[in-house]
Amino acid sequence: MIQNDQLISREELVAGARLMKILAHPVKLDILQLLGVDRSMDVSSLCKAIGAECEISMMSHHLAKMKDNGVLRSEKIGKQVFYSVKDPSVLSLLDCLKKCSLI
Amino acid sequence: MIQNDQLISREELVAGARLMKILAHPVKLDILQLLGVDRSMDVSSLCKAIGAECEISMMSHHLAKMKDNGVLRSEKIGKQVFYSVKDPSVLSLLDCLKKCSLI
DNA sequence: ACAACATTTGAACATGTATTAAAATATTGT
DNA sequence: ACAATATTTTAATACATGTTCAAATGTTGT
Repeated sequence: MIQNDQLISREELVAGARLMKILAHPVKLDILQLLGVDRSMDVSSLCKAIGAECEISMMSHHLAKMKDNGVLRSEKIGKQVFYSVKDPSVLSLLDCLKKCSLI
Repeated sequence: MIQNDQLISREELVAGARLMKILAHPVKLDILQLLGVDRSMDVSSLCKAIGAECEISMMSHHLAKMKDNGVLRSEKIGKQVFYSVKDPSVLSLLDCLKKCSLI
């Protein structure tokens, strides 16, 4: 429970809302949990892991957005690009969501 | 850290993304933390607490959306409508955000 | 019934986001 | 240099969202 003396500042709320907006997509959340397990995956593998509804171009868009916003990092090895979670603290949002009775 | 054997299902990811989308707004996050502290506030008080950039009509829109999606509940007392957090488990998302190094 | 207040609703507009497809880039092996 | 593979980029479109304003609703006290 949030205490009165430790309110989140306006700037933090703005940044937090921005982060939530970026991650508020089923595929992006799935990317996070897959990378949380496997630590590092290339684009095609991620696409396959996520399933039928995943076009490789869309996956690339998702990954780019997450990378541009500091959530992921990437490393090119040969023809493949491997993505991993740059900041593992965002993974706790997944746990949080899971425990949340609204989902 | 998320374990391999307790992955969040597709439906849960969709529901979680939907919830995040609903809450991914600085004012909505602020509403949550204000109600987390005060437990119940009327629309005008919330508006004042949030500050200058808050129009009462916008506040009403935000509150309606949060209520329609099961995050808040409301109770009319006289001319005023008091809102409170229906499901306190969403408050943990705020803690999570705060601890997240990206914000 | 009327005036004052609190909140909601609806419409309009602008802005932002998701999705798709095609073309472009980069890398490897031949 | 060329073909095959992996990924990114760009542009187009559709769709959703945030914001604002004016009007409507509901409540209380006179």
